[in-house]
Amino acid sequence: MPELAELKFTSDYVNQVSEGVTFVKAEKNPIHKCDDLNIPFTKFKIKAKSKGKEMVLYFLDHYSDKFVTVRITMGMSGHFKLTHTGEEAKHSHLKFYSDADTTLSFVDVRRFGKWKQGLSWSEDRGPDPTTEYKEFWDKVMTNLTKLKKPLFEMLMDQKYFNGIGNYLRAEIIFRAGDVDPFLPAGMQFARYPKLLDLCRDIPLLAYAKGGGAIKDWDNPFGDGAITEKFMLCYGNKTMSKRKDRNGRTFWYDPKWDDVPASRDDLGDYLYERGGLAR
DNA sequence: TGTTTATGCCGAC
DNA sequence: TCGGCCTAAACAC
Repeated sequence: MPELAELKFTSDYVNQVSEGVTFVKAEKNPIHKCDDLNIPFTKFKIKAKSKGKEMVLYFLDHYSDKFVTVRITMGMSGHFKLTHTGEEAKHSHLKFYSDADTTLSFVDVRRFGKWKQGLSWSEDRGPDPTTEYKEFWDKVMTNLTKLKKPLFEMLMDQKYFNGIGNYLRAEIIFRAGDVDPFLPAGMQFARYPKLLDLCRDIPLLAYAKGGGAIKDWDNPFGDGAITEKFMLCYGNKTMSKRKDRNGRTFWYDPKWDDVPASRDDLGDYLYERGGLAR
C-alpha cells in the first residue's frame, strides 16, 4: 500500500508501537538481498520519519547520544508489524527484538522494498509535497521546460513528485477536472497552478480518510480502507484505463478517451490541442 | 491449471 | 525504454 500517505501511516505506526520500548537486537532474513544491519548498541530506541515514498529509521543508543540511520523504501507490499516474539508474520525481513518479548518486523511479501544503513533522504528524490510544499512548488515551477512527458506519466517521477504513485496520480488528475492528462506536464502546470495544490491536498486527504482504517495491517488491502469517498477513479469500473509507457495501468475520466493512445498519433493531437509545433 | 494483475523501483541495453 | 525482481490473489478456461 505504500505511497505518500501510507508511508506517513507506517512512520506513525513505528513511532506509536516503539514509544517507551527498549530494543536489544536487530536481525535480517537471509533470503533478502539487502545488506545485514549492524546496530552497534546493546540497548536502543527506534524512531521513524517519512518523506515522500521513503522512510528513515533512527536507532538511538540507550547509553549515549549516538545513533545510526537506515533508509527504507516499501516497494509494493512493505509495512511494519509489532507482534509477540516468536509470532512474527510470514515474510518478515527485518526483525527488531525488544526486551519485553515483542518484535517489530518489516514485512514485505514481494521483497521489492529496500533498505540501506547509514543513509538519510535520497538526493535524487524531490521534496515531500505535503511537508515541504514551498520547495516542491519551486522545484516544479522552475523546471517547467524539463517536464516534457505527459502529465499522467510525469507525476510518477520521484525526482519532482516524491510520494506520488499510481493511485495518487489517478486521483489528482481526476480531481483536476479540466486538465488534459495526456498533454506535456510543464505546459499543464503553467496553465493550471491548482495542480500543485492537488499534489499536496490529495495525499493529505488520503492520509485523513485512511486514518482509522489502515491500522489493521493484518488486512491492509481487503477492507476497503481508503475506498469510499476518497478513491473516486483508481480501480473504478466506470472509469477508463490504459497502460503507460512503463506498463502501469493509468485510470482516468472517460471524457479523455479521444486522446490517441498511440504515440505516432499523439504528435498531431499535441499540435491541435497543445499549440505545439509538429 | 494457467494467466493476469498488484499502491515501485532499478539496472542492463 | 524495457524486462527483471517476487509472492499471492483474482480471474479465465
